[in-house]
Amino acid sequence: MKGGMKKGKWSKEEDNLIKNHIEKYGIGCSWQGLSNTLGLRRCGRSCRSRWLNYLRPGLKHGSFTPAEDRIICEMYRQKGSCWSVIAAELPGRTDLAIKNYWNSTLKKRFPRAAKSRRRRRRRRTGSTSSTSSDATSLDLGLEESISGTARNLPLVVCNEGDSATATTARHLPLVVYNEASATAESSSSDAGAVSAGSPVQARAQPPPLPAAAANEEPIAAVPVSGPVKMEPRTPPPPADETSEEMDVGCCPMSPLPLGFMDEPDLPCITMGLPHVACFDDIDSFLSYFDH
DNA sequence: AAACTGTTCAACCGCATGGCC
DNA sequence: TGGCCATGCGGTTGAACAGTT
Repeated sequence: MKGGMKKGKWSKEEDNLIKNHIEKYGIGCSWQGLSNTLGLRRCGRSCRSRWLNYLRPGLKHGSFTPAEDRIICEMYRQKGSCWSVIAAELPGRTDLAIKNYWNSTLKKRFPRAAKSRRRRRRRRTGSTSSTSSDATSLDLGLEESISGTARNLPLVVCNEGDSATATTARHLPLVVYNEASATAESSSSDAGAVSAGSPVQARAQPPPLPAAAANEEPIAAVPVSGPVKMEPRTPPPPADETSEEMDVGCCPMSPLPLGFMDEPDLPCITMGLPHVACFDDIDSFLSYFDH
């Protein structure tokens, strides 16, 4: 224990002390000051971490949904391991939770993405030339490859009942329906453009669902207009260690990469979303909407 | 039932940054 | 301008738990 500071797991009593104090008085001058005030004998950053990642109201502690998987993968592809940026797109999720989820689960599904991204990983070395510029330049390429159609399509995540949670993720054409609510709501990346609970925008109809899917995870779908390419699904190319692209295939009828559709524990998704045309990477998936 | 292995997640650590003096 | 301090962020670690043999 350094300098008499306590370390290790937090007790319920400590949690309650912090929670009650912040709810009543706020954080105050500093986290260290808060720790001293409460007599916690914890370092300030430890208190901050505990509050931000566990005690803060509005946090979601449950497992990640396929829609969230999709957002994380796409954001990781765009931004790399900027977990705080990714977390900003997933209300209720912390950067820590997302980072853990990626490292423990998603990274294994997309080893190529993890490898290529790791090579890009910016390291804050003090050199301005290395700060996020590498990722940004790559991101610009992606930005420009996405025309307005796909870029501005909304992302909606509808939870059970009518307490739909509308969240946003720029560039992500995604609508998630939930049979229980029997509604689809829309939002855009522009703050406040459409608030949760606003009248439904009939942008798309949910695909027909098998009865068994009704009580399962939210179903995902993407509205598609215009001609639909009817192509047999081609297997992804062999893993290329030098590729900068994520090893994710996509289908325009689903916001989920094909890797997810192959997931054996997501039968409702694979059953509800037929493969109409398939793509081996997200770029071609997104550019599909340009035509 | 016990030992072993794999997975998950919370906490910690180091580094960078920004504000203040 | 430079030093100090608090905070933010991403990487790593290790304990707890779950699954397997």
